[in-house]
Amino acid sequence: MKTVFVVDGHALCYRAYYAFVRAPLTNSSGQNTSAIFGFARMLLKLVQEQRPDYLAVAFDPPRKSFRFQLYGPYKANRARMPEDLRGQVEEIKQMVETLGIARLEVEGFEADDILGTVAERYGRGDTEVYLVTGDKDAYQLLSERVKIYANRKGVSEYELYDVPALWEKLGLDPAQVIDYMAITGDASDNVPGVKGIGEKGALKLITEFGSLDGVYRNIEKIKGKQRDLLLNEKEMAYLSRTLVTVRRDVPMDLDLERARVPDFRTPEARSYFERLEMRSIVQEFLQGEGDAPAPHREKPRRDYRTIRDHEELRRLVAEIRARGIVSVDTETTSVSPVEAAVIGMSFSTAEGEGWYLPLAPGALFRQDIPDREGSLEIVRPLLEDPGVLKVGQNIKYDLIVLRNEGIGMRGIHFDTMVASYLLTPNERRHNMDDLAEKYLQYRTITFKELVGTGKNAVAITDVPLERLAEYAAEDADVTWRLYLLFRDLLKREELEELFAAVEMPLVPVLADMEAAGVRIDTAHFDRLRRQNEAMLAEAEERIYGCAGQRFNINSTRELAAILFDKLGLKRQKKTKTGYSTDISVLESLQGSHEIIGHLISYRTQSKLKNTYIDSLPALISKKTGRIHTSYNQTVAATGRLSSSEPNLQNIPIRDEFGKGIRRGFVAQEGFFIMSADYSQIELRLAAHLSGDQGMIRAFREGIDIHSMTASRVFAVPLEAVTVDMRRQAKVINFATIYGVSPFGLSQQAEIGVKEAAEFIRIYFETYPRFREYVDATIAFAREHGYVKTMMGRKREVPDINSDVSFRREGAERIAINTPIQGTCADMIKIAMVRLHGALAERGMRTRMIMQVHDELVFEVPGDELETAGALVRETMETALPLSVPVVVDVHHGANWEEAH
DNA sequence: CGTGTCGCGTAC
DNA sequence: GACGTACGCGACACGG
Repeated sequence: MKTVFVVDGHALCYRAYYAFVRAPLTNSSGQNTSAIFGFARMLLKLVQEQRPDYLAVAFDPPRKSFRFQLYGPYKANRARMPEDLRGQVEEIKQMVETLGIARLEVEGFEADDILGTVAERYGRGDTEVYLVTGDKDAYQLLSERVKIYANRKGVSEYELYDVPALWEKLGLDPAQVIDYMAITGDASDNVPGVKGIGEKGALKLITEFGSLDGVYRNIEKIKGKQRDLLLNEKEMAYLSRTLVTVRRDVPMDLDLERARVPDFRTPEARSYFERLEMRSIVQEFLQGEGDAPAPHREKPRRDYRTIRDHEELRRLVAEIRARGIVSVDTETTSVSPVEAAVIGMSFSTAEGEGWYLPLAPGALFRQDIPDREGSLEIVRPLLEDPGVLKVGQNIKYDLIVLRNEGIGMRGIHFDTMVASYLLTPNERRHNMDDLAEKYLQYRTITFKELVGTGKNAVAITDVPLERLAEYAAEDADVTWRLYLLFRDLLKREELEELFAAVEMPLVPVLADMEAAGVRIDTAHFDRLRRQNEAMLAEAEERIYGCAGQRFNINSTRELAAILFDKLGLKRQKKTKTGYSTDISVLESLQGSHEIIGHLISYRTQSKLKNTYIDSLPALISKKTGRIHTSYNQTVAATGRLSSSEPNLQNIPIRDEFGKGIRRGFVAQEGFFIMSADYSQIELRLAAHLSGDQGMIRAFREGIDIHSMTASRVFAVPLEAVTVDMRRQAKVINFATIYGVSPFGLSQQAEIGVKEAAEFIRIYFETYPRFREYVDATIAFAREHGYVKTMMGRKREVPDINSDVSFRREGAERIAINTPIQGTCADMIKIAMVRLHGALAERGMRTRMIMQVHDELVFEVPGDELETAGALVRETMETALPLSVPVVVDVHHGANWEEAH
């Protein structure tokens, strides 16, 4: 499929201009360059991400279009183009020329009509046309081969719109959009439509009668006012219809080949943008030359083979050894690696090549396969050789699975899933099928396609060998091809070191932690459950008593009905679907009715029961008697790990009930739980990253930072800071690193918005360099579109230049928080890798078993407590050198709670 | 009966 | 909407 992108240049100019209207960009002589910069960035990003084969930019003509002759007031509501945008439009046209992009402009017709004509001429057969416009007129042009690419979310985010999306949104066919708009009119172009009938009315009419003609044919069936309006405005409706109809017959010569997308990375383009003082454009889009991958790769040749005997396997092993690097994938019986049994392995060392080694008993396939044990012994030395580098997709999984088979894979070199995560941490999907589609324009055989769906699904062990081999070899092949691509992309993005020195070495560490698991005390949980169930039952009965009826307390809707309708308590916050009953609402109602206290108790206890007391013991592995979480390395956009099944990173700690749960996390006989956590690490990082002298001095001199803040905010000497002042200051300190807003702080600190704003003002006055740092970070994000951590971890902040304020402000908070939270993640990851190595090197029996963002938990034999404690402290404190002291608190005990 | 979304609540 | 990052529960709506 070939793709043609046509951009509505006029609209894009406006959008780019207004994206920066609050803080316009200027060149050194003070001229506004917002539109030029924004336009260039949007266009080049579009090309980079979408890799169109053909691209053209359409502009409105200098003189008025034919529509003005039809209807005098057409676009009469439009303000004149701002003076400082007018000049930029000329420059933008020049830019389009300089970049060698086809520019379309036809006397008498608008850019929209040009889009329509291109769609009409080329949107068929094996060519897809993408209309880049935010104008809803364009919906009428949609077809199977014509789609809309709307840059509606900020300046660099696009949204795809097609026929099904239109159908879903309005329930209309593209052609009906014209009739629909004939009635509603188009406020932005001053097209009147039928005054008095709005979107809902128009939608109903068109849906019922199919078209504007249909409406007038059936005018007798329409009642009352609507009918009068339609009859009175009939002429206007048909005129509007003509005005909103996008023309598809604009007379113009367009040789498609003239619109072929060139490689922009030319010296001319670079010097052009240098002249415009737009270095970041050069940096981001115009570096290097000529090595651009073809927009659409040819289907690679495929040579997938199944290994039939040990002789063949030995030849393959020798070949892989000679290459020194191979992609590996395992086929197994379960998604859970601890449960999984290996039924086959695949390998690839070149694009389009793949080998499948069947390992499941032949009987299952009704086909002969080489002897399993023999095969494993042939591949074992290869897999265990650290000199033969292994490439995989989610290779932690294969590592654990192979360990179950008694094979300790080494030379873990490249995980394509982790690479994808570093390249696009905001993306939530890094699975191979999506990566192949996105980066290789290639659709893989999916697992579902392999085994079937619903009741037709078969076990993987019942898939015919040939099909399984094809599937498995393809996975190894695709992994290899992604590896080649990501290797270069990581280099280009300067993410190599983070990848090679931190993220990849972390993979086996996480595998070991997951395999080690953690012991929980079932008798303790049984005791907790008895207490918990008693309290729950008590609270439940009292709630029913207070309410005068039984109801589902867990249903927020039913609960809201009882509280606000039946008992007449005061409504507070609204949610999307009704009135909120969350904890802040309940707390403010405390005292106004007896039911509230029981509800809070019920909520607390039922949360503990469902999420911890009942679930954790159920997750104990039969095999090991311990709990094995999964640490996910590719989920949290800041670089943090996440934990699931169970999530061991949100075990309660704050109140006494919570602590009870932590007491259930215990060590095996003869061992202790040892916990090491970074003290106030995010605030220390804020001090280091900003270089604020006040903050730095506080940490260097060992002054409590919350008291320090309190002393300044409340204008009292350090000695006079009360417990309450410190508590408030602590909230302010934390709010700051999340990117504070007066409203947010007022909620959190339970103070007025004005007071919160005043606190923030004083806070920034107290720590002036921190303020500068915040401003500089946001400015960096605006210019480059991303922020980064100390280790160079990057995260895009697409909404940073959004003209929608709440999006932009959200992006600013992300820009502030990510470098701090992400550097903390860098730091603890480095410590984990080094510690894992150091413990192994010393032959110690201490095992790392949990990570909770700024805390590491170990299981330590009694005789290693001292050495392990010292080693852990030293390694964690020196992971990343900061300009402030890094302090790690280390404690141990019989359980996790005692170890704090 | 499975799937997706919402409100809520736990952690750092 | 509403200070950052996660995971997971029960309720509920939806669609077969």
